[in-house]
Amino acid sequence: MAQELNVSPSTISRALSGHHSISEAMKKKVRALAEQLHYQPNHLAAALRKGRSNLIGVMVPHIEGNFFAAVVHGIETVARKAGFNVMICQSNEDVNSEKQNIEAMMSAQVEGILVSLARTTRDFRHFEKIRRREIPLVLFDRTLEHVNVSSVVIDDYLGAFQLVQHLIDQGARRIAHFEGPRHLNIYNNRFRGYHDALISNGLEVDEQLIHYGNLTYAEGLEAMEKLLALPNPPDAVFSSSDMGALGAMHVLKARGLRIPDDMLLAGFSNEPITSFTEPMLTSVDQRCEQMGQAAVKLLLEIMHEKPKDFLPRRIVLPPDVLIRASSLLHKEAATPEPVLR
Amino acid sequence: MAQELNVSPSTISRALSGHHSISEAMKKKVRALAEQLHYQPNHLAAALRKGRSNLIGVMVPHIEGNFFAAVVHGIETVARKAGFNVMICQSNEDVNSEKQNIEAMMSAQVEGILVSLARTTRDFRHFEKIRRREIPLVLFDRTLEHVNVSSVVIDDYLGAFQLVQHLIDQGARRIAHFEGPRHLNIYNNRFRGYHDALISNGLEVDEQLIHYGNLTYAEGLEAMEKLLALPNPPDAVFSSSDMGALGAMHVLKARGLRIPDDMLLAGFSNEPITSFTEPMLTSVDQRCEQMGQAAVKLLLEIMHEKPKDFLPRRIVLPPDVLIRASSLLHKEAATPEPVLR
DNA sequence: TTGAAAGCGCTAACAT
DNA sequence: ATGTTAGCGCTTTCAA
Repeated sequence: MAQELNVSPSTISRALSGHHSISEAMKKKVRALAEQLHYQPNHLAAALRKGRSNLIGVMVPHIEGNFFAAVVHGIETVARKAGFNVMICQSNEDVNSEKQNIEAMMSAQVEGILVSLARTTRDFRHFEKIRRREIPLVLFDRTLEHVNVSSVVIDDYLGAFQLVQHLIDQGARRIAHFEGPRHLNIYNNRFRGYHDALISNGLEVDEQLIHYGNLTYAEGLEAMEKLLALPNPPDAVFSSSDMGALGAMHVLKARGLRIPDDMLLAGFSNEPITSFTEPMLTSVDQRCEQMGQAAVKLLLEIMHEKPKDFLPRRIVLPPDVLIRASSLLHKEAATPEPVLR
Repeated sequence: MAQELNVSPSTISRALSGHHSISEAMKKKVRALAEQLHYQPNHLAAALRKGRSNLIGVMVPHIEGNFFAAVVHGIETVARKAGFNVMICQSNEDVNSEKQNIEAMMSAQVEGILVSLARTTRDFRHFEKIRRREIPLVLFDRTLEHVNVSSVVIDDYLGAFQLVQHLIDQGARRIAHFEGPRHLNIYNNRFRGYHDALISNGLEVDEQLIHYGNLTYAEGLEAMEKLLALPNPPDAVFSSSDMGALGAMHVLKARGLRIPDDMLLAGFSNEPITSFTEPMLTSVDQRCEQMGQAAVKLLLEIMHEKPKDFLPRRIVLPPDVLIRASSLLHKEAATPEPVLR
């Protein structure tokens, strides 16, 4: 280090970190020398000494696709502003990678963890370690029901309910649904919103119209084919994912059916693509970036608390139902489109 | 630690890391105890001692949008498989954040750095520090010309050339171009490909047909309006971004012009959206994920070399020109579409 | 096969 | 306002 050129070991440390009881003259000299010698602080050593890594761990199922990328964008931005580095992991929708990644984050001494669960995650045992070590944890978007942990989600139930209500208002009476794995809150809530909207309008819930799957484009194709083959096909489709809805759209167009005239269509997530299809696809915006920001903020809050005082918190963001041409027979109700960047 | 319950400080360390000169019996006992006490290795301390952080730093302009998210996906996957954690930074297209992020990565003691440059980056001075400390560095996609550094890119020149050649083969004679900032290799090369393809076909390069900008959707709208207002408008548009092309597409449709009959249209990047527009948009695939993987592999290679032996390497991936309906008057030449996931 | 001891680079309590 | 000293948790010579 640099005490050779002047005189002092810890004065250097203090000078660099702007400690108050160091003369301005000294500070200046030290900074100048640091510059000159290309001194590079070793964050690891400081972290070890202080017991603070300044690291936040983030685990998402995957980072491709609009949603998680946007959330991570929000997370990274807020975290860095608060002086934290971000370590990214992907579970690849696999519980085992999830376990390994948790290990990796813990041994990297992260000070807090943000997670959106893998599709194959059905229980919470591998998160117990985190709780035991009292590392703050916030789940976002994909959580498990009945698990006592802080989380940030949008109101999927409400989004689905409002969307299906809209379809009914447009005259739909037999509404099909593409659903995802129900052990995940988001798909369960979207299904419940669909279900309850039907019931509260006195409509029948027909199991034949509900297709379970992974909500991919390919499965959307397949499901739509099957629906059209029914003796009494639906007059609307509400998919829990946009990709599923796009698959359905493709089949409908290929069959020469008109959207929305012959079939109303709606997805969920407001993927950018939905603004570019013809007709544009009705969907529900998930406020991705806001969700990421809210998740970090909540995490930081929890990190500043005494572990003893800790009580899990739940932030529910309002969904934003975007009515577009694919579900609009009566044009007046359309959501105004924002200008695209 | 656990030496109290048995007998030894460093034996523990050896046992846990599977050192060969430790009896199996001992190893078993230690592992059992570690499990029981919920022992959590402190990676930071190990990193400090060993002088190896097992961290790779990645800086992208932003993580939203398909391209960088997919590259990061590729990076994360390969890096983790090789036992490295990944620290993510975003420059937000800003040189100053770029500088700060470099500081952050260096003090986090990353063992290697992957960067795709911000749009505002015009020189390489802030990267000198990295070189001085002999930290392996690989640029991907966005690099600067004439800078002696390892990089992974696609052959933007070839992609653009082939694409424009295709437009000419389809009968285009006045081809407009939306270009990005030319100090960045990618936009410069796409422009050059465009330029040279025209020249080598004996066509004139008309400055009126070249629109400089940030290649956004909004600028695509604007540029297309201007082009249509020319006394002698173009018969094709090649945009260096897909979003720009989509803006153009919107204007053309709004004017009742047919694509490709009245105007051929092509973009660059193969954003997922391009498969969902009508007509589908001709574009150039950038092999995002492959690029990420190649970048990490190259970085790992460099990390395993002696700094003295180091010679910058350059990996150029072949572009993949995807001919779609937006530029196809004669249908036979279409690129076969893969099945969407 | 195991133990003893030193030290990675930094910071903070304590002393001056 | 600055110096002294100890130690964060781990690994690794060196010695036994």
